[in-house]
Amino acid sequence: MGYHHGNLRSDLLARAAEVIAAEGIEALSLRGLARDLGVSHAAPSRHFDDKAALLRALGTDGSEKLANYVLSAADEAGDNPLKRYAAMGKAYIRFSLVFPAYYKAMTHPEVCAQSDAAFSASAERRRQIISDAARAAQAAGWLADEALEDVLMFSIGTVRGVSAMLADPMHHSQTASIETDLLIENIVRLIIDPDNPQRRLKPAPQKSDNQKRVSA
Amino acid sequence: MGYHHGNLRSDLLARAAEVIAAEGIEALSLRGLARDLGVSHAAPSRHFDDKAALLRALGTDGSEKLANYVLSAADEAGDNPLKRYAAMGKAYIRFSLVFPAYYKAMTHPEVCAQSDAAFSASAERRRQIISDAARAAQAAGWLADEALEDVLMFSIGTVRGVSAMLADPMHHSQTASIETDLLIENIVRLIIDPDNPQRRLKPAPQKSDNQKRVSA
DNA sequence: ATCTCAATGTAGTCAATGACAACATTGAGA
DNA sequence: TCTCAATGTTGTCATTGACTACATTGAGAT
Repeated sequence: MGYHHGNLRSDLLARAAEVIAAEGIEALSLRGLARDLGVSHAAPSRHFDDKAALLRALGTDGSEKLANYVLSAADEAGDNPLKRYAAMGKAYIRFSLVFPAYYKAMTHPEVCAQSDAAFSASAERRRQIISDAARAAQAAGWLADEALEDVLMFSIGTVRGVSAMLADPMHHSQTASIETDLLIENIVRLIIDPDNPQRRLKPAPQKSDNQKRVSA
Repeated sequence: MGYHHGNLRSDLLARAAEVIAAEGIEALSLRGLARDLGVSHAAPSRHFDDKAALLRALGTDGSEKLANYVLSAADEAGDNPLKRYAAMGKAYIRFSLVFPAYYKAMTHPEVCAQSDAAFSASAERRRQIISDAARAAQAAGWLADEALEDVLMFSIGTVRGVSAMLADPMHHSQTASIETDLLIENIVRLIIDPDNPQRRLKPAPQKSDNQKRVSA
């Protein structure tokens, strides 16, 4: 039986993701992971210089997964730049719910602060993907006169904030996924409405001529 | 000379705010605070049951400060509900920059998760203030057809997300405050534009007739 | 004036943790 | 078969949060 574990590194990351999803990042401990995997308390140090490095690796994985997740959603949405950007926004929020551990690691202050080359590269690619899509949406008429920087801060900020609120039991009752999907749908339409890119609001006090809104 | 410190409780909170602002919540330690204030390592336990309780108290203070800060900004903005809500959004984001420690404590997952009565009450009051203002803005024509729940999630989510990104050196170059003010101004106008509540976007591809946008 | 006692601070201790150093085992390839 | 880099283990230390027992203070009752 193995003195060598085989693939301790990936097992550590996988178990860390479980722990974070279940109990939060605060509850993560290197010794705890080692216990869970049946190795000695110092074994993790062979694969990660310190606790921050493990979290950074997890965050990097998450960053890449998110980029791919968002890009897939855009491609499924077709060619319309407005629909693509809306799909990306929804995917971004959903990712934070489907892969909470990756998302938490990715957005952890310590990870972002002392990021290594791999993490920075991944974050840069992600930003580029979103930035390109936003530019395309602007070219299609959405917030056409706003600076790209502002548009990005607005849309990324919104999805990030909504993700945080959906993850927080204080701000959102953790109920059925179907209601959450509708909420996401409605929120993202307030960022960008592909069916109505030029106007977000009805012209004036005028009764019921618009059925587009999804309601629970 | 005091065996009794006098007002250790408030000094602990004040010093904790300094530490958090300077080095982040992760760097906070009860023993460190005790050292900084020249008391024994167990002294803080006379005022806070545990580390989480201290953070909770700080978060509660922050929650109340934020509510007052936002309310003051609204009152300075006058009677127009749209201007009031925009002013509140800007104040919310600015609060996170002016009082980062209070804001970080207030939004810390652990604080929100196991919140006590005082924190919950403060959070509820804050939500009520924002909710009332959002309803008034809707009555004035802003997102009039949307559900209040969606409107709140959208607007609060956006200011929270933008706050997070402004605090994160990865997403925002920590430059002069004047540029940040312009950024905040532009972002909040994408949430609600008091000068143009019915429409966020220009009607179509049409060149330069709108000078309202602030640019750096 | 003194007594009482609750509030507040101190000293000592323990377990958990991250980090580090020294040593052991394994297996791939020279 | 030898070598050695990769990988795992044991031992240790400082820091920290939490707990217990004890000391000091000062306000108010007597």
